[in-house]
Amino acid sequence: MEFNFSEIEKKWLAAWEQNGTYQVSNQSDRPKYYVLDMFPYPSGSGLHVGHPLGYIASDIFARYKRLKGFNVLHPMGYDAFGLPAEEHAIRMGVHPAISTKENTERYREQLESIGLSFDWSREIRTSDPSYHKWTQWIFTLLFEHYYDKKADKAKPIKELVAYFEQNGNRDLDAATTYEELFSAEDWAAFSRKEKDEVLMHYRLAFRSVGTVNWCEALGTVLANDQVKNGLSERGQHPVELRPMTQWFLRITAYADRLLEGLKTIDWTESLKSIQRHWIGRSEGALVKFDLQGLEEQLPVYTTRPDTIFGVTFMVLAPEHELVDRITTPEQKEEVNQYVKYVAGRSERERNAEVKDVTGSFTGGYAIHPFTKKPIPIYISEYVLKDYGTGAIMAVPSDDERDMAFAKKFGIEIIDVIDKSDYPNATLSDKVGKVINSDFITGMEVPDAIEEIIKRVEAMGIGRRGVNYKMRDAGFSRQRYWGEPIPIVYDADGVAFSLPLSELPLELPDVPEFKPTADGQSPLGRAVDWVNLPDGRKRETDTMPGTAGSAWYFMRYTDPHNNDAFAGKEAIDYWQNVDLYVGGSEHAVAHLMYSRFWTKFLYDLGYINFDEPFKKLINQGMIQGIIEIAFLKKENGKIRFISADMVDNRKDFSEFFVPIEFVSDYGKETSYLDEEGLRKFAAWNVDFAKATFEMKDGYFKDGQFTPTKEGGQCRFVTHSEAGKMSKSRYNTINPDDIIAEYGADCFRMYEMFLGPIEQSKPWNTNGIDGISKFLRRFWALFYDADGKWLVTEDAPSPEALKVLHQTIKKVLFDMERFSFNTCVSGFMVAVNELRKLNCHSKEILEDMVRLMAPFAPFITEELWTKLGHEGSVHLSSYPDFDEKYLVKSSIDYPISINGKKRAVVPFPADASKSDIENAVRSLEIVQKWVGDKEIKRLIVVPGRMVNVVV
RNA sequence: GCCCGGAUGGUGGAAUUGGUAGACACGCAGGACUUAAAAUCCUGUGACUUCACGGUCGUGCGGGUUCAAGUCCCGCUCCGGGCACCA
Repeated sequence: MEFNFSEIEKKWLAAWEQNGTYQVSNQSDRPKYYVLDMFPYPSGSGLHVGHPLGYIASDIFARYKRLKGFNVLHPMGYDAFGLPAEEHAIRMGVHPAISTKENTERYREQLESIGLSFDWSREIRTSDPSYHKWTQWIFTLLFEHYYDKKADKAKPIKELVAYFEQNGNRDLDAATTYEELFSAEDWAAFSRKEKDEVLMHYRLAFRSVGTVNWCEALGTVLANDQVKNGLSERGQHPVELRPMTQWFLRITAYADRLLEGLKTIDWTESLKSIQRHWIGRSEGALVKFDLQGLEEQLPVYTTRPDTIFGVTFMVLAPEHELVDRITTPEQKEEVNQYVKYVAGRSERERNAEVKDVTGSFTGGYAIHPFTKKPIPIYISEYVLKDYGTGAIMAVPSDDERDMAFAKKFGIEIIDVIDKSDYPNATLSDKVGKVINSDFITGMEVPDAIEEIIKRVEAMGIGRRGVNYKMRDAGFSRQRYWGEPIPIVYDADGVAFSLPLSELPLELPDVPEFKPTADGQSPLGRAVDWVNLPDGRKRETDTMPGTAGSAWYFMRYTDPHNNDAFAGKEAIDYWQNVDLYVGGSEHAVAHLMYSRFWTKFLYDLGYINFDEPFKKLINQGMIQGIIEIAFLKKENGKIRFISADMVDNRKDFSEFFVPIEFVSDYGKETSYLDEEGLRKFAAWNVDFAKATFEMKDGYFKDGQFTPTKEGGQCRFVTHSEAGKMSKSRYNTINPDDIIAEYGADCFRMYEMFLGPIEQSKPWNTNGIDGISKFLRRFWALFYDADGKWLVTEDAPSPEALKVLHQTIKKVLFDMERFSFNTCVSGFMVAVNELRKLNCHSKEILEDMVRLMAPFAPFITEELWTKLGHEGSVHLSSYPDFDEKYLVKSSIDYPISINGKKRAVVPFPADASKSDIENAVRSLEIVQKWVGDKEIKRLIVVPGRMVNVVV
């Protein structure tokens, strides 16, 4: 009987669904194991072959754990809110809910066809009101809590208000941006609006002014990566930075815990280091400088208080609120111009300018706290408003940027650190001996840092300070297709969160999905929805994509619960994710927010774990091959030139060729034949009249004309590895591969491509090998005429050895997520069993169970044929027995001076001295030793022998 | 510039963590079956050298440690990813 995969796959997909084979219960005696994939955004183009790589790996592991006796939660869902659906809506007028639904259904079909063992009864969509109800609920909790640094956890705002009523904000240690002190009486005297403003500085979800990339022409706010050189990527319109009141999440309150938590989780070192850098914790001091002629002081943050005697100027961020007051009338003009110049530059540009420092003198002076000398104050774009205090004490001798600035503006440079004892130290290393620095001269840098901090604390002008690069997270989007922020404002503009009873707050229907003229989100168009009957108004911003994905893994534990984000029992049972698989492009955004929300919900006692993902594997990207055709436009005519005739590609324009037209796709020699050229020319109207020049002739108007006798029509295309995407016309659809080779083959092939974390270009060069392997495996059970070959005979010792070796290898490889080597292990086993002519049921049954996680369809079919009632996927995983692995003799490689010269078998129990003596008398050894003498003879039992001459 | 990864046959990749480099697969070559082809099966396949037995070289480059290095150490080159006036 032939191995007919399409029939088998269809049959078992239906059976698994009907039997609920992969449904998992929240009640079990088995230990739990939670395997999760980063859920996809369901785009209109469906899955390509790159997506399933991680899904297949995690599915194999989930199936493996299930067979190993765990109760495995392995769900899937969709990150269904997002920009592409909204842009599609703006262009095509289709409601995002409709296109999203269509796309998710297509994804579901594709995912099922791969044979992934998801419990589809737990499927979620972040855009479903039943789901986003709880996203909104968590937002209201963030709004109703502040961060108590003493208790090191989130606490209710109510408690904060009670504290204010008693004590004002004296002796309060909370995460806040509020600077002033107030008493209980002050608090009582504050208006409702003033109280609201004060509390906003404490809430974990709060409103504040942030700058956004505003594009007037598009009438919308753009993300950083949609802006290039100050112009919108789409349409090339000018983009300006505009201050806008926005919602933020106070993630910085959790900075330390997010940093510390990294120590407890099993992620790749690179991922952890990305997060560490993102958090960017630094230790230093806050020092306040007096200002000449002003009451106020200027606070600066520095990691190098020891260099304070080297300060020769100060620099403020151009947006710093003190700039206006410091600037003298004479400098006003220049400063205003500079501020204006900086405002016109995007954050990217400001950061990209490294060589050429710019700035402007304000005319104002600060007073050095120790020397009492006046220090000129400048503004410059290299100081960022949002980092530290937005102002620095500049030490040109010990900081490259300060140095460049001082040189440009002719400012004095005082050497304060002598690094001659540390020849390898760089400028930024905190080592050296302090010089030219009054009372700290002669100290080592670390001691000097301590001494200055002690002094400024004693003088009451400073304190030790910790600073983070990480900023509070902008949480507002002026978009339609996201969770509405569940906030209403009363007539005074005081914000209130909606109670749970009023959630979910669903998206209103809007006449148009574009933003309003004044920059409000499209929700602003739903006038009746925004304006409540009692005069209150709704917030019109929506949440970003990271909101729904920050907690989705919890929802899978109890996806249909309408009374809680997840039932207490369910979430306590499943807890956090044991294995999380996804791309490293989510290193900061998604993974950081998820960790933050988890810690917050932990603080509130809703969950009993404070990290979402215990182990995380980054799957590599599967790249596509981009096929490029070179062309020239002359007098409005298009000439395509075959790539093998192109010397310098810079002389030509380039065009992506849809890969389905290309022969020998992915190879250097890839080309368009006559048929391909016809299709390509017909595909784009501009090309219908084009000429295609190649070595043997030319192609025009659907006709090939050879210029050489017997010339072949081969228009060579240039092949290049790159991202797989719709716009490059190079996506490869898993459906086609599955139709041709079957899902088992597709699964195994993706694994066989190499280690899971590695990126690699997609090609089907080796897929035949897997296909052959599966047919050979099948052939152990059925011969070509469909005769059942499996016997009840006792297996031979050789066959047992092959089986148990394979089990051992596969178990070992599974535990280290080395799926590619598992596949070669199976191949070796099948090759061996074939040679041994083994058809023993005992052996084959174990092989079926062993391979079940990789090839779920063929194994299920054979399992039934072997006479089993239940599913192989609910059976158990085989284990190996060392007794079958004992070798009677071991082949020892014999090396002479480290070079292998022979392989000699010795009994497995041969003693070291037995082997030594035997080796000495070996002919080959004699030959190599010759008339020299053996200096040393090393025998590593069970491994090898090395003779040193 | 800084911080992480990586580099092994024609190709994808293996190597039990210092112990037979190149498993497995693709590709290629030769052969069997066939009227022929496909499919299938068998054999060979790192390079150089040799009629052959064999020998020499060989894991990006240059050093080192060791009886023994793809694996450890030092110094580079190239490729991929992340961060980048962060005070």
